[in-house]
This record gives sequence, structure tokens and C-alpha cells, in this order.
Amino acid sequence: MARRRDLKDQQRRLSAATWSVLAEHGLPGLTLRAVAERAGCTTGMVLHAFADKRALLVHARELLHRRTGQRADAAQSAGATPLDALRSVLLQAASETEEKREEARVWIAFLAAALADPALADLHRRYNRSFVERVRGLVAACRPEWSPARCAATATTLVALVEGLNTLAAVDAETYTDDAQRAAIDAALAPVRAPAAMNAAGVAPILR
Amino acid sequence: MARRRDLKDQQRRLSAATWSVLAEHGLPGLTLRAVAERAGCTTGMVLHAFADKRALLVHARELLHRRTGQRADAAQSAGATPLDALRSVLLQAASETEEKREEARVWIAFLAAALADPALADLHRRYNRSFVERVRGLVAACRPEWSPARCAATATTLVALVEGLNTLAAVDAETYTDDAQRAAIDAALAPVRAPAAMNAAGVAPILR
DNA sequence: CCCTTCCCGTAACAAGTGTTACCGTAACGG
DNA sequence: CCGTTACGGTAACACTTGTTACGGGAAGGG
Repeated sequence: MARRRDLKDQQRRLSAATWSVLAEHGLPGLTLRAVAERAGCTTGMVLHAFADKRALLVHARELLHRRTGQRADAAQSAGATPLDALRSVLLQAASETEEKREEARVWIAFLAAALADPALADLHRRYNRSFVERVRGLVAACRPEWSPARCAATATTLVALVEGLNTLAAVDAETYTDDAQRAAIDAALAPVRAPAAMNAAGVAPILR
Repeated sequence: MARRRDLKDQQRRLSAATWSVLAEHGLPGLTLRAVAERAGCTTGMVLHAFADKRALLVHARELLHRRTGQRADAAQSAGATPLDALRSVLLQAASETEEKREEARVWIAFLAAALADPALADLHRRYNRSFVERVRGLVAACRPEWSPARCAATATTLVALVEGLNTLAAVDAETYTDDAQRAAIDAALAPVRAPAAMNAAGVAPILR
């Protein structure tokens, strides 16, 4: 026995290198050699830590979800009221900072890769649904009188808005500034905030 | 002089083939040979119609925008009232049908390519801004009393929602059904529909 | 009918890809 | 202090990529 390695740590480091390459050179620039160089090793070492390029992508995708999930956990538990928690979770998931915008670029690259790789597509679906589920729970906590269907619909809407903001801010940060994103999220939260929504006639109905 | 060709038509056909390949095999599967095969010709012919692979991508992106723009024009002019027009434009831009979801996949692939190609990124920004501008005009027509800033903010929000719906529906059509998308858009249109929005305290302020 | 003129398919090219096998080497156990 | 063993770097592999050069052949004009 000699010279044991920390496989988990290597995989973590290589996943981080994958994010970095994706953020800088996009999906077409993601080669094993680029990842290796970014991680400060060789392609041989990469394929000793992962069986495949796909395995590397899958692991990097999983780790990205875990990271964003932990951040969402923190934001959620930091909110005093359910509404605060919901707002924090949504804002934190959007692209306020340049770092977040970089993460959005990585997310888009993974999404594009998922369109060609069923395994990645499965991950994307699972992770996005867990995010929707988180938001749905928070919406339900904010408005206990709402029907489950209405909570679910609101959650999918909010998630779509946030991911849309991320997607567009990744390429056009000028149009989708952090202020614009905050305003969009607050506007979308209005029905959750208000004691009752208004219909087209201006009458406030009781929605369940 | 002999044997003249219809260059424009060739380019159109090749752009269509590019969309088809992108929708089916994603960005990694977009090779000149795949495009040529889909178009029923050879790579030589492709590179006689376009100087470059990038030129092909740019042209295909431009044509995609023109097509969606024309569809938006039709939806817009079909609406009897400004609100109808706005709603039609947004719904038509979302992914109601499988054909639209395919288009969304193509859009995502172009977006991912834009993250590695400044020319495509420029196109993306320009096209997205023109869409925001279209929506902004319609919002202003719906609510003439709103300030330009409020119209603009509402427009960016609506566009982000629609593109988010497209993005998520492209991979998870089960969660983001056409009904869910319609509900999301209608919910987001509520403030435009209602004569006045409500603030957090439930009081209806006059917003300019 | 021939001849010119322009297409476009063929096929080669060099570069870069993921992947594999191999071997030097560094570190641990005795 | 040395031998063993796993680790990881080297380098080659087969393949695909975008791109280029060239030649056959079809269509039009005279």
C-alpha cells in the first residue's frame, strides 16, 4: 500500500474547474484538456478520477445543485417571516452579482448539454422540481388559505421568472440589472403579499 | 455564364437544417456534416454558401429572429384591444405546442453558443431588447397613465417570465404544460389588467 | 453543337477531441 | 532503509472536427 489519494477532493476540485471553464469559454470550450489545465493537472488524472467526460459533467452538475441548494437553505432560514424567507430565496437565486451571473452562464451551459444528454436532462428536471417544491412550500406558508393548486401555480411562475431573469442577465446584464431583477421579483410577489388578488374587473375575489 | 444558383434560398434551407439539427442533437451535435446531411447536400456546398461555420450560425440565428418577429407581428395585429394584443404576443412567444418547445431548444442552443461567441451574443442582446421594446409599447398602450419607467420594468419582467417558461418547458414539459404557462402569463398580466395595483398594506396607490 | 463558365461533390488536410495503455515515481509498510 | 504498490503523468491511439483544394460535369450563350 502506498500513496493514497483523496478521491472526493479531486472530484470536487475538477468540478470547480469545470464550472470555471464553462463560465469562461462556454460549452464548446469545455474539453478535458481545458479542465485539466484549469485544475493544474493532466487529462490522465482527470480520467482517473472520472470514468468519462460525461461522468465529470454529471458530478459537476450535482455539486452545483448542492451548492445552490445550501445557499437557498441559508436564505430560507434567515428570513424572519415566510414572506421574507420566500423573497430571500428568490433574490438569492437570481443574478444580483457578477459571481451569480457567472453561475448563470454555467447553468445555461449545463442546460444546453442536457438537451443532448438524457442523464443531464434528468438531473435538470429533478433539481428544478426540487426548487419549485421549495418555493411552493414557502408560498403555502405565506398564504395558508390558498388551494394547493394555486400555490403550485404561483411557485412555477415564480421559478420561471427567476430562471428567466438569470438566463437573460447572463447575456445582457445591462438590461437586466440587479435593480431590475429585484423589481421584477417584488412585482411578482405582489399577489402573495396582498391580502387578496384582484380580477380583471377590479373586484377582489376570494381565491382558493 | 452558366448554371446560376439561388444563394439566398440555399442559405435559408441550410439555416432550417441548422435549426433541425440543433433541436434534435443539441449544440454538441451541430457539425457541418450533420447540417449538410439534414439539408441533403455535402459539407462542400455548405461552405460555398457560407464562409464559415460561424457565418452559418449567425445567419440561422438572424433568420430565427425574423421568423419569430413575424409571428409576433401577426399576434400583435390580431389583438382587438392592446391588452389582447399583449396577451397574444406573450402566449405566442411561450411554448404552447411541441413545435414551440422544439424552437425553445434551438433558442437555448443559440444562447449557449452566444456565451462563447461575441457575435452571437450581440445578436441575442439586440433581438431580446427588440422583444422587450415591443412588449413595453404594448404595456404602455394598455396603461397610458403609467410612467415610462414602470412600463419598462413591467416589460422586462414579462419577457423574463416568458423566456423562463420557454427555458424550463424545453426540458420539463411535464411540469410546464401549456396550461401552466398560460396561467403564469395571465397571473403576470393581472397588474396590467387591473385598474390599479395594490401595495403590501392592501391599499391601492396611484402609481405613475 | 461546342465551349465557356460557374457550381458543387470528392477527398484530402491539419488540428483537436475523448480515451487508453504504459511506465516512471513518490510514498507508505515492514 | 528498502521494496512494494497505487497513483498520475506521457504519449500514443483512433476518430471527428472545420477547412481547403481540386476536378468533373451541368447549364447557358454563341
